[in-house]
Amino acid sequence: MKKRELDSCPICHNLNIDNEESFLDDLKCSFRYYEKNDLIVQQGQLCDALYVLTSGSVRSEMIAENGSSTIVETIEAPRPLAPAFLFSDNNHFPVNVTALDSVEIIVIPKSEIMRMMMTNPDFMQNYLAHNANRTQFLTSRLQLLSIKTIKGKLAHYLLEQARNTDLPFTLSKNQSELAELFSVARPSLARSLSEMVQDGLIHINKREYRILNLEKMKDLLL
Amino acid sequence: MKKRELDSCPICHNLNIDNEESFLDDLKCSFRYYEKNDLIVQQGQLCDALYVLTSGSVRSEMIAENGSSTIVETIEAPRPLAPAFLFSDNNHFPVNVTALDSVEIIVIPKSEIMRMMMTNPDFMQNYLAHNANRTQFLTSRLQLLSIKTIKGKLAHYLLEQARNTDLPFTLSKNQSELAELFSVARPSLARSLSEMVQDGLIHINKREYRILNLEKMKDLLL
DNA sequence: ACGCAAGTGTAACAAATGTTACATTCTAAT
DNA sequence: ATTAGAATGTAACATTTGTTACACTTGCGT
Repeated sequence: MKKRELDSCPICHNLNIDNEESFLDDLKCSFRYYEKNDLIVQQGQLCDALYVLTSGSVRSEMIAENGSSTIVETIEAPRPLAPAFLFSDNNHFPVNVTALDSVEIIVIPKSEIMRMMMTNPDFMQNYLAHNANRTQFLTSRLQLLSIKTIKGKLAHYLLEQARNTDLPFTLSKNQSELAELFSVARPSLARSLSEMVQDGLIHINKREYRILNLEKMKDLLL
Repeated sequence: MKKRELDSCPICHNLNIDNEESFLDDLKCSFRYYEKNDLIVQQGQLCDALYVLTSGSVRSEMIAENGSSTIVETIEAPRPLAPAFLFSDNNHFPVNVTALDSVEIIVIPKSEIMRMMMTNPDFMQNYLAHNANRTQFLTSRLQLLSIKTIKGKLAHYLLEQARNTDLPFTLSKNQSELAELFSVARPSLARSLSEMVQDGLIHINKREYRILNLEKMKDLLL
């Protein structure tokens, strides 16, 4: 096992050097390679090993009963795939994963992951931290989606970006991407934005935003 | 440290007896007691120890900037509080936690948790499994909330309850509770239900439901 | 039996959002 | 500088959902 293959992975970086050499050397794992559109993981498949995406990118999607698919997210290397489900009571993949381009994946058996955690505190901490960060991500997504109005979601998002100040800031997303993040239609989002501008809540110039009325923005969170 | 105090906790049960005796004996931890309405954890507070709720129940809520609060959930003993955030990069509590009645909480330092995991594979597995189950719960909530129409949410929920069969089944929730779960208004939910009955999709008698047309129900998930 | 509270069904109207379509502006490649 | 394509602004209309109000049923305790 080569060090460089894993050291950029969020759960394998920053390991203590001494330990790293030893446990990477005798790590039992296998490599798998896929081409674009190959099916990597099928929904319902048993999850008894950790899949680490080391090269390429994949698409992870839920498949509804009727065959319609809803894209969940695009994952880029390096990142582990569904590291939480490896230890869940219902340890089956909840999603289909397909290759978006040429993909390399390292498959590490659950027993090896257990051993690595028992022998290397840094690795254990990384693994736990990664799952914890994932939980925080899901929690904040849930919080955002549970806001019902578009203006409310915008207020939540913009206040977060502005860090509760009235200083100008630049968004990395365009309207379409914002609409997708909020699960709303693009024209509806544009309408809400222009109303908020008309009402003097915010100022927009291209992708540079500025909150003009912090009070009223916070009122939208109700 | 008494065995019984923790053995009903989801992350401490089913431990190997030999190990359990030893590591519970010299576990460094402290006990805290609260009365109804006491503030147990404040949002933003550093999270450097695991809080295990061993007796009583608590309310965990997000506090918005403007002071309006949105209830997140009620937690009943025995359960750890936010075990994921202990290891996250931003290890601050995202919620306020207040006592709903008389509460006993065991506080275990992060270092102790680390030690327990390193020395006891069962404990580590429990901890990981608990976090993984939590992730699955959040994922399914997210999936449900990302369905936009009320009928779609109902179809998703009822198909899940019916396990994709046309057999009758009984719900444990009334309309108001369902509406809250879906984050919609109660009369709107009732309207959707009665339309689905009129359209011959389902049959309702009190809390007993039955899916009459599986095909059309699945079409609603689009 | 009675009364009360919770749960449910439903209607009229208001508000929010989606849909579609098109004009305008911006951006980047040539 | 020109131009194609992306991004944005906006309007008209359809659809969905929320709001409010009230009647009706159900279950339960007195």
